[in-house]
Amino acid sequence: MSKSPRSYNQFCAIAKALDIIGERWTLLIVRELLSGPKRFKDLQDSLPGIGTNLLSTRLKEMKKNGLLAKGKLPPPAASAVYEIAERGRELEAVVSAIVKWGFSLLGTPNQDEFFRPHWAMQALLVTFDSDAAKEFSEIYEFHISDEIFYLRVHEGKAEGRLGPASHPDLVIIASVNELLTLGFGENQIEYALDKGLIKQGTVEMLCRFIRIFGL
Amino acid sequence: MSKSPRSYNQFCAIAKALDIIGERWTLLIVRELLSGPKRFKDLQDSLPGIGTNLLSTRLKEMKKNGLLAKGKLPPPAASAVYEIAERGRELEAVVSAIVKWGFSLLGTPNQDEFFRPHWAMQALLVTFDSDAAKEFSEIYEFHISDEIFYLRVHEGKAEGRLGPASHPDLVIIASVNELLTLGFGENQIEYALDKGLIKQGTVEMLCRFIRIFGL
DNA sequence: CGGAATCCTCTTCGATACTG
DNA sequence: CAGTATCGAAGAGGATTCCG
Repeated sequence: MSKSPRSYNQFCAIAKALDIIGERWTLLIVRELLSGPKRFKDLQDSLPGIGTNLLSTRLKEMKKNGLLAKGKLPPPAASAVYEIAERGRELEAVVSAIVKWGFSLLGTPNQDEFFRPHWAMQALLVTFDSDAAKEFSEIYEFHISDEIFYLRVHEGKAEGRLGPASHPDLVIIASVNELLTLGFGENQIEYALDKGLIKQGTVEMLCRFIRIFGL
Repeated sequence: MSKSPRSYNQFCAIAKALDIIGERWTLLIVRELLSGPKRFKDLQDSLPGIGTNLLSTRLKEMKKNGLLAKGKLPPPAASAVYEIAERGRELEAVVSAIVKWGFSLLGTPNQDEFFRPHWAMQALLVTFDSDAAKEFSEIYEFHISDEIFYLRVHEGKAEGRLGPASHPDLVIIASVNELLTLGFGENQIEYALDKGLIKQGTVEMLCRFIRIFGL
């Protein structure tokens, strides 16, 4: 049968939690699934170095622990996917706290570091400034390399989704490097205009976006 | 030289954070240090199964990463201790989120599970109900087996410390099993009176304590 | 093609013994 | 008490193969 995973064996909430989410790769898989269902291959591509056997093992453990479920995508491309489950989504607060703590460690991107555009989406959701967004209701869509996602701000709350929005107010098309410059560089507005990154929407919207998401 | 620790090598806040706090035992060491400075031996006793070499290694890594510092206890018992540092204390939010998530996994204590009374203190700080405590200012002290700690409620906030309080309002003396019954059992008040656990203070205070900390 | 199983190498873990 | 040294066991990582 399945070999029993290692446990701290402590009657303590943190230890019990870490028995489940503390193993290598597990929280990164949660991170991936929080932004939507993914196929095995998608996960592998976002988790360089994991190896098929280990990913397979982790997915099984996580399913057993109620963090995710196997599902099917709607008819067009009816492939098997892994999607976050109830108990997995409840980890959003944990992931968010970790992102906040880890943000200062980011520094500047190193050439040998992997990066996927949708990770920026999750970071933005964490740096989101609710007060600055109170009076706005807008949808910001991004096309970064081959990934598309959007952020919707409404009633002081923000949510992010992979894929295109129905009626985006602002559409930014950029490369990964341009995105990073936009996020960490100086004179972001000038840079965006200079490179022609705004494909739809106004400069005001971009200014607002930058302010709302604390860049 | 020191071999470089394993890294996910991703330009992503979660991955960067997990490079530092994701290794086995690290967050449990943080948990221990969040309740006060500890000696090597103290840590070992609260982390059964860690092995001296691994604990030593972890402490070095954590010091290098700014999570803790080596200090000396004040004159009486001037022994070397490890204490939480700035960046380590900032992990309080992370630990708190994990505790909240892991709470439902606790179930009932199993005989083969380890338990240390001061873990209860941290759990109580997380289940603390600020609204229920708004109008009270009290100090609750606990003597559980050989451990003493207290919780101070003031202006809708709660803080916990190891050791005795200066002027506790309520003092509970109990065994580990009695503490767990108090935490997870029924008819807690009757039980406390029956066993004579209240060494100082009133029944009203115990009721309040139970309500404030959501038991 | 997605994904599970196998095999091999390397690193990390855990337990005990040992030293300052 | 505070670590270091050592060694067998378990886990991780990479490549390859097998199966639907």
